[in-house]
Amino acid sequence: MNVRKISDSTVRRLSLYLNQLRALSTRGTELVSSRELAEGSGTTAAKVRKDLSNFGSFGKRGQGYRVDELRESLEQILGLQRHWRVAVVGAGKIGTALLGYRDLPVRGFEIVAAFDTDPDKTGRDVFGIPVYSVDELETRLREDRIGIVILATPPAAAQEIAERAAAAGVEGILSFAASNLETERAVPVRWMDVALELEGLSFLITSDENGETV
Amino acid sequence: MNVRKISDSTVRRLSLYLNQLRALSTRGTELVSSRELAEGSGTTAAKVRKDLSNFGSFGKRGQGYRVDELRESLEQILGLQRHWRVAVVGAGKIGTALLGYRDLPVRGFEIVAAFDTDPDKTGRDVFGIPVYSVDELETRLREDRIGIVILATPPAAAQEIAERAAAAGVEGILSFAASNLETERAVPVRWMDVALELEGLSFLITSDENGETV
DNA sequence: AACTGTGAAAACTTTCACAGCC
DNA sequence: GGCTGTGAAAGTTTTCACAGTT
Repeated sequence: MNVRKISDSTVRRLSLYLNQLRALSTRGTELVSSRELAEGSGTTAAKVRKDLSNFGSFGKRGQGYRVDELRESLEQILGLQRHWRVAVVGAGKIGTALLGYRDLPVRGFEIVAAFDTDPDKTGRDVFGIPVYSVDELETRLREDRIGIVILATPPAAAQEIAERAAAAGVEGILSFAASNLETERAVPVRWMDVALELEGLSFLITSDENGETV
Repeated sequence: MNVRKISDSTVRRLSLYLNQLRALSTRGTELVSSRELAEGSGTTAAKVRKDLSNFGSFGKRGQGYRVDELRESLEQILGLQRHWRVAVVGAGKIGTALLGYRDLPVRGFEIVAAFDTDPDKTGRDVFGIPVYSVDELETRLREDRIGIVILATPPAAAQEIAERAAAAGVEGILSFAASNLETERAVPVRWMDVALELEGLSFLITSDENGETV
């Protein structure tokens, strides 16, 4: 395999291919070509082949890729043979929405704990997931062997929780708080920000109007 | 100015700079350097300067950038002098969380309508926002002069709603449904997918473990 | 002295095009 | 004939480094 540096955009596309392969697998399709994978994920056949060639050669010339084989390889590559245990910090609107989100377990991410500071929210289950006090963060993260923490706290609290989660051995952080995060121990962080995506659309729309080459 | 093709990653960073400038502005800071902007948004000073140079020259050599001036320029560039009217389709968990999300109006995106198919959900307000039947989609989008639609429907419904919204003149779409979307009229689309971001983290964590150069 | 704006170089990503295999 | 895997070419983004300005 001999993997060196894989770009973020490649990884993102691998996820898209995987999604499609899972759908094809359910439908019982056995073979798929790079062109078909490309069409279904808004990219090009050459990119599909180059993306995959980073990790080995999975297809048969003249035929395409065996759906189930490639699905398994991609799950392997993305680290999804492992069953991920996830915690959500912040049981506000977004946090709670995530707790009830059916897509996550289907895709291999089980939310097993939530945390909040508000005593009205803690000590009970939401969608079957226990909500603990943030005081118990380190203990529970360790006991529940949490791999990834999703931050859905107010921005002001995000930095502190990120540090504590990283120190407690969490392996990755997904943050809904816009602010930059620093952790003592290096932990991969990704951000999701609805307003930022809307700003991106606003830019595209605005520059389209002004007749730019987009 | 003579803008040609601005990359997605540049636009994304412009948003990050803007966030920071707004915070600095509130604190009354008058000047900021490319290095400071870079630190606060996890990038490099050279990138900040190159990003901005796509649109003109906003700084003073030897000093840096005037916070309020640059903030206004970026708002202008991103198309945020305009007040965006947004609708959410799908009043499930994510849709509802968005309706109550305080950050959006602060950043210039006002949610003015929501839609759902479930008669139990329609006809009332959620967080002060009226929830209409999807039957009224086209009418309301036009009457309420909606610029951007956020899709928070089940994946199966996303394609149809996207087509109808595009046909009704909506200018941009932000989709929480993982599926690829096709619209008759070309409309910019962006995707947000929690599971995809988690998969990206899973990849980083897994390849770190195997001692790859990341 | 501090810091921008920008050409030029380096690094990276995408596209092309085709040999090789089914 | 159809399709992969891949080197080489084209295109894009990032980094470097420095002249120019306050």
